[in-house]
Amino acid sequence: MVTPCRDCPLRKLSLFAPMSDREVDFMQDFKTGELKVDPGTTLMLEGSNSPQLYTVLDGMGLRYKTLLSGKRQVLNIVLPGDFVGLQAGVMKEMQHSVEATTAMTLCVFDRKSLWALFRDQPERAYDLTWIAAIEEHFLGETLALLGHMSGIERIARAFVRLHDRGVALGLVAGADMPLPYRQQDLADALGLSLVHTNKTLKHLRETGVVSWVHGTLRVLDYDRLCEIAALDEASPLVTRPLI
Amino acid sequence: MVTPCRDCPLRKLSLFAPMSDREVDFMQDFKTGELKVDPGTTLMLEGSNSPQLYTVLDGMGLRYKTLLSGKRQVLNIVLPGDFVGLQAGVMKEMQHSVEATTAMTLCVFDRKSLWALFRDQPERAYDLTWIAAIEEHFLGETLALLGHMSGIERIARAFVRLHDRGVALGLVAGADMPLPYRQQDLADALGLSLVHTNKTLKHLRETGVVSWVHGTLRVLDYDRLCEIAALDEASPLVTRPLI
DNA sequence: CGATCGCTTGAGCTATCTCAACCGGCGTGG
DNA sequence: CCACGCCGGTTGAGATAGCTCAAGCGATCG
Repeated sequence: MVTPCRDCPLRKLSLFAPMSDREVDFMQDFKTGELKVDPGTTLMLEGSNSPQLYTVLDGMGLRYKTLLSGKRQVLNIVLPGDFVGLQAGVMKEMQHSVEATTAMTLCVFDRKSLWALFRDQPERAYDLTWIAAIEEHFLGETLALLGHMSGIERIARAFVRLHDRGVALGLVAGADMPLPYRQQDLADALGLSLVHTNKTLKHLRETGVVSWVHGTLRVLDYDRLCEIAALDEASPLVTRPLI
Repeated sequence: MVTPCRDCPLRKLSLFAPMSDREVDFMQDFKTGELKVDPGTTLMLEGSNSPQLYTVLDGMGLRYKTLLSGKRQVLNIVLPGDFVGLQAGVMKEMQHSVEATTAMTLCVFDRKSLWALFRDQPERAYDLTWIAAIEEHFLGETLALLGHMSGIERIARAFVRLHDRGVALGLVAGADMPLPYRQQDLADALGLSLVHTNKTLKHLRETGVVSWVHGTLRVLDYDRLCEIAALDEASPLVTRPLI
């Protein structure tokens, strides 16, 4: 007896297309259960063919690629509301790995039902495509970040974006939000060395812009941070359907 | 009287789901015409809301973002078979621009029909999502490239990938394939300065690995190129449906 | 108590950047 | 038909952001 989850993005996304009873029935079939995992668990492995897709209900994770050299490129941070495994659902295998950083609660879907979803639930299928387009947009932003910005700009922008997402998700209390990653994770996401990341963080901390210690991000001067990140107010974060 | 185009990826993609008569009828409605544009034409403008979506039948283009600093991040090269404007179709506006480098022939679709496609043609909708997932995969690869590879590795890998795509598209004659871009375009794609790109190209040319002059890419030593690109044979390019 | 992990800091090195000049080809206008 | 200007490519030289190596420190854990 599986209940459809209230917070699944497939349900939340279509602001202008609420679920009918029939849809709720369908989503009940589509959903196969809920999953709780411990920190460090690998949810998806690059090259594997996961039979399941997930929606993050709670917790934080990391999406990354492992290079032949053994280095790691973090693609992005996985927060509640994110969809995990679209590639596995649509392609033959995953092209990146996903790992739980904290304990996570996931809504589990059966990959095999995906085609049925396209057939019977065009609105949800549309949502999925929308998710993929957003994902593409974010990767494009990150690409521009790595391609053209200095170390301090990359870090500042990463913090602005994370803070914005945190606000949208209600994770921010005062100026603080939990960000339980290692400096190495940030370095791998931004294409910087650990040492340089560390020194840049120190600089930002000592100039009173942001501090990130003990897994807590504290934004002390948001405007200044945006300035360093070369962001003006005209570039808001996309967090909800734009359609 | 518009004829559905034989080479549209929406048709080609579903290798295992050929079109029925009814589907052909539908695609005929969906398609609104063909478009020929001159080199330099901007097909999509960042921030705009294009009423049309395209499929590339012929010619080459460039997908890029413009940063606040005025710099440009090339996201990827647009080749025949690519779909252009999914973001505009699904989101409120484009997050990047698309420009024709050579003359291009495009298959034009009406954005407003997109929802009807999801409703009536789940197989094509599935194809669209597949396209988006592939796109995401490529951006992830590029991210890893910019994040963790040296200048010469980036250039070598870009050439390998382009060559592979060229082979898949039948653009390669002997060792040559047309690549009518400027060094500045490559530099903007790889996050390198023009000067450094130029010097690295010279080095690759003089060591007899690849030459790229007069808009022609000539791969002289593919194995060596792959080696420099830190690619082994186990990382083939994804050019067709993996499902 | 020793080992491991994440963070910190110093020092030297270099890949890459910026600035700047020059060159050849091509299109345009006189 | 010539001259000029522009564009893309090429090359040199000096500056530096960021890298690597290496060592040390505190906390946590078995």
